[in-house]
Amino acid sequence: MMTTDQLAKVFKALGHPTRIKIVEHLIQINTCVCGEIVDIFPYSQSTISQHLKLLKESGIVCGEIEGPKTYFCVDKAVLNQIKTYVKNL
Amino acid sequence: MMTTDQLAKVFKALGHPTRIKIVEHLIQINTCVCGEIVDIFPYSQSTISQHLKLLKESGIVCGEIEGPKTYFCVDKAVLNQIKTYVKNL
DNA sequence: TTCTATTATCGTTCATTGGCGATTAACGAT
DNA sequence: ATCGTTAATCGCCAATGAACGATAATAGAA
Repeated sequence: MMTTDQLAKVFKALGHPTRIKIVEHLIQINTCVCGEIVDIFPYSQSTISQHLKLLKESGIVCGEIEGPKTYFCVDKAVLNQIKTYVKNL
Repeated sequence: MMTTDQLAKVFKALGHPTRIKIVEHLIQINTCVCGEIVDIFPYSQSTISQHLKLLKESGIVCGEIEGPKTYFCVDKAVLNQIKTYVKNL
């Protein structure tokens, strides 16, 4: 079970259109690097990096550093916990 | 279908522990007035009223004014849309 | 009409967010 | 050892959020 604080953090992270779209994109393509997301959205690299940091801190997204790149993906376990919580509301 | 902006608004509204608990409470007891929520939480009346306003503006909660009181309840239609969206993520 | 109960709003304060450009850090390739 | 590439971080600014006390608004009761 997630605590209310953890839940709130994830919802807060999803509380921005760009971050929702990032998460949707990550789910679709499974994994991708920051630069690819920068290419898709009309925001600067620093802004996207900031959004990704927030998503990571909430737990819904995880990133693996490989060389100069970082591969981001959605944490399925956390996503499933969110799904379960929302379903039972 | 909800737009990404609408979704983000609801998630943002749920992005605070107190507001999550308010929504959970509203779901449990179906409907209640502001004062009852003020009694439950360790925050002032104005703060709770502000949280309720935000929840209302997001669409997840609706309030019906009856005399001096306002009866708040969760908008089932919106809740179901959120459930559907999250399920399909 | 005046009092009381209830909720909404105003104004304030401090902290956080969202965006940017510039810089730094890390690593692979040359 | 230097040069690109990639991502993270810093500093800045304007805007928003969260909390409060105080005040206003509304409607029912006396």
